[in-house]
Formats: sequence, structure tokens, C-alpha cells
Amino acid sequence: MPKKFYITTAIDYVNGPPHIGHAFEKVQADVLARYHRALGDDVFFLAGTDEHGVKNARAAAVAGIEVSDFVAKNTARFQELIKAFNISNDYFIRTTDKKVHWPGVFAMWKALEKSGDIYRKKYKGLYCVGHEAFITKKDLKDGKCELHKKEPEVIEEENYFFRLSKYTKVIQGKIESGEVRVVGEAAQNEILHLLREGLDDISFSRPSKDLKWGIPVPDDPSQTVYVWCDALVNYISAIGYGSSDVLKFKKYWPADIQVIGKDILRFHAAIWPAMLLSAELPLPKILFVHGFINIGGEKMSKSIGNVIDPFSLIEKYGCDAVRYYLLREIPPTNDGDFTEEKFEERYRADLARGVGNFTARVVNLGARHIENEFFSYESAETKKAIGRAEKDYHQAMENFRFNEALEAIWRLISYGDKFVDSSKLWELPEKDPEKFKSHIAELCAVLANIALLLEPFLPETSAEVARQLGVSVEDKNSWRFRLERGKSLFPMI
RNA sequence: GCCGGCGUAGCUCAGUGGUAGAGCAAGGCUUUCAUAAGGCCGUGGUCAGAGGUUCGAGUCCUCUCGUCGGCACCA
Repeated sequence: MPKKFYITTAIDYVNGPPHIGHAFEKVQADVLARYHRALGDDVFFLAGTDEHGVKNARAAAVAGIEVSDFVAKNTARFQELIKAFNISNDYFIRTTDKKVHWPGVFAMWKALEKSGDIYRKKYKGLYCVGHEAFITKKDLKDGKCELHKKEPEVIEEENYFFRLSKYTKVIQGKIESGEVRVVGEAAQNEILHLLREGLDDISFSRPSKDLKWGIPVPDDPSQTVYVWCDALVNYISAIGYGSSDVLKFKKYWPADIQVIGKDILRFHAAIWPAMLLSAELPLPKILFVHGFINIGGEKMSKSIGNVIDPFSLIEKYGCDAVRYYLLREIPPTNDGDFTEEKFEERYRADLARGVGNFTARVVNLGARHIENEFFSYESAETKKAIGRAEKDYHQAMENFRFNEALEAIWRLISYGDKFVDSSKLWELPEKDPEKFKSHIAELCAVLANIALLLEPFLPETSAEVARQLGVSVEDKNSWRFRLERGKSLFPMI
């Protein structure tokens, strides 16, 4: 029976259009999902959107449309993003889905209550009249709301709290022991530091008059479930937690990997595990924490006007080229940088002159002289080169070093290019046709292995290489090639 | 303020106490199968700075500087 593998991405907040950072997270998770499918695992890969909250309600009001229409429209953009980047998610969860998501939230809330971890408490907050909402100390400048230049009122209201403080030590221990692994050194340090200091109990609901656009607290419609117990629950509601059919939940939970950004670490490495502990559910095994993408060394921001639109990038260069840049140039768990110059440099050097050109020279030369089907062949030396690439590749993947896995593949491409040159392959059809055929068979084996390893990263390219070779990559050990010239994989720009 | 990451070739980075590395870019030579593509070979370094530990420090310790970030119930 295949091993189950459950991987999630953070659900995106839909108050604005998707940018390149959203795409980055999906692409990283997609590589892991595809990699584990290739290993033969039974993969379930989740993506989705977080659609409740005051910000959405306000943005919809500004736009002058119904909030449900507003979030539906924006969610569609995120679904287009997933399609454009060829993301292989098995399901897309929406927190506004009353059939799938809400029952999970209700079940979670009741589980927390049952453990005695939900209690009523007065919440004291800074209320800004201009915002019509609570603000934080961060929003203040000289004691006044930075935006509205007014002193906030201190308002007290009663709502439900969750006993987060009760679980911080236990979670700290589990992260220290590696039972819950936080991938990304900076992220691990940060969360351990936070946990060592201990965390306070946290507000888990808001009065419905302040927060209407959300899920009502079970048996108390005067309160709306606050973001934690709404958004975070998506990871289990999506697979049936709280529904009448919990088979999928039993099978896939706990998540093997949860992919998140460094900005939401605290919620996933503290609040979420605490909720799971309280509900007596197992904790996710790995939190993979990625960094942010800067643009030319600067933070991406609307006010600077440097936000990169992932759709126009794909339209210009193609899905796989953008995936390649994100996975090769951005360090997996650190901040990275994007510029169009760097992008084109990578494109030309690695894609056009690398995998594209190598594929073209092998397939064209082979197809010109060999029409029939022929078997794959590997000399001892080639076998060794492929074996080394595989070993480096898998080792890199186990450590989530996507960039290094790609380097390993590119060393194999380089091996193939050298092979063509050193054997003067283009002279052989005249000089030694038998040797030519065996060399082509050998180079096709190299190419097919490249396509196989490349599939999680550049699925379209992998499929096109396989098509030109006339094989399916997954049929390794029984490859019989029949070459067919095709279009350039990555035309020179 | 408290805490953390980072600082190594023009750029992106690897480097586990033992002769400073890779890829890209730039330069020279070379090939013509291939997308003006490929291959080969140099060049390129005060490892941010200072001090310390050590037979020996890019690596460990202390301090300084630069830079990015986290925390003070925003998500």
C-alpha cells in the first residue's frame, strides 16, 4: 500500500490580486507534491482561500459590491493563478464554503470547548473611529492613529478566549525534539524564542456587530469566530473533519508538510498546534517556511509600484520558465530577489542554451538518421553520471533544496553536451553508423532521465521532451525511443 | 529596547577547525550536430572590520560596522 502524503499551502487572503509571492509558495508546494507522486506516494495536495474578515468586508464596501461577490471574484483570480502555474492541487478550499469548511470550524470549536480551553474574558483594545475597527500599537504614531491622526479609544468588550498559554511548553518540546520539524533555520530560531517566552491566551471571537462577515460561534450568534479558528481549520475541514464522512481525514491527517510564509509562522507553529493538541489531534510533521521575493532588492509594495504580476510574466515567457526562475534563483527558505534582467539571464543560460539546446541537438541529429524505434542504452560511464545526478537530486529534495536539485539535473545536461562534443557525434553517421546509433541511444537515455527528474519542476518541459523521445518518462527500464523533432523548448530571447 | 538572519569573486551563492570553491557574467582558444547554440582554458578574493582561542580560523569566542527581519495580541 502506498504511503500517504498530505501537503498544504497557506490559504490566501483575497482582498487583493495575486502577486508573484503567492505563485512562489504554490510552486514550491507543487514540486513537493509532484516529487512524492513520482516516488509512488498517495498524495493529497491542498490550496485555497481565506475569505472572511473585516478587511474583505471593507474592501467590498469601497468597491460598492456585495462582499460575497467580491470574494468570489477575487478567489477566481487565485484559481486562475493555480491553473496558469500548472499547480497540481487535488482540492481547493474556500472558507466561505458552508458545506465543507463551516462544519469543520464548528467541530473544532466544540472540541476546544470540551477540553475546557475556551472561556469568556473582557478584551481591551484600541478602537479607532476612523478605521471603525480595533487597531494595534503598531498603527500608532505619537499615541495617535497614523492614518486618521486621532487618538484611539480604549474599548472593552467581552469575547471568547483560547488557552494558548497552556500549550506553549509542550509545543516548544515537540519542535526542539524534531517531532514537529520547522524547516528554515531562521524560522526555527524565531519560533523557539517566542515559545520559550511563552504566549498569552488569545482572543478567539469578536462580537458579531464588529465582525459580521464570518462564521458564527456555535450556540452564540452574538459572536463571530475570529480568524484563527476559522482560517487554520481549513487544513482539516478540506479533508472532511467535522463532516459525516471522516474517512479521508483519518487517512491523510496529520499533514506531512505544511508550506507557509515566514509572516504566518507564529500562527502555524504555535496557535495551530495548540488547537490540535486541545482537540486531541495529531500535529503536522513538517512546517516548511519560505521567505519573500524582493524586486531589485526592494520589498514588493503597491506604493512603490513594483508589484510583479505573475500572469503577464507567464504570458511573456511561459509557465515553466517562471517556475524555473522561482525554484532555481530564490533560496527555498530565505528571501530572494527578482529582476527581469536576472530572469532573462537565467532563461538564456539555463533554459535556451541548456536544456533546450541539448534536447534539440540530440533529437534533431538522431531523427535525421534513425527512423525506427530503438532501445535505451547506458554505458558504464553514462550510468555513473545518471546515478550521481539521481543521488544528488534526491539528497537535495530530502533537504528541501530545490535549487540544488536543479543544479544536479543541469550537471547531467552538461555531461550530455560534453558527450556530444567529445564523440564528434555529427561525424559518426558517415564514419561509424553503428557507433552513432549506440551513442544516440545513450544520449536519449540521458535526456529521458533528465525529463524524469525534471517533471516535478518543469512538468510541461518534461512532457515535451518525452514526446520528442517517443516515451513516457515513468516507464523507466523499458524505454524504447522513436524520435520526433519538435518545437524549441525555450526559444532564444 | 530585546532577539535573530545575513555580510565569501562583478552577480547569485556553497563552504562540516586543515592548500579559498561552483554557476552566471566578462576574457582567450576551439567546434559546426544544435535555438548566433556546444566544448576547453585563464582571469577574478584584505572571506565586512578589529581583537582573542588554537600548531592552524571563512569556520569557534568577544566587540564594532553595515543590512534585512521578528517581538510590543495586524493578518
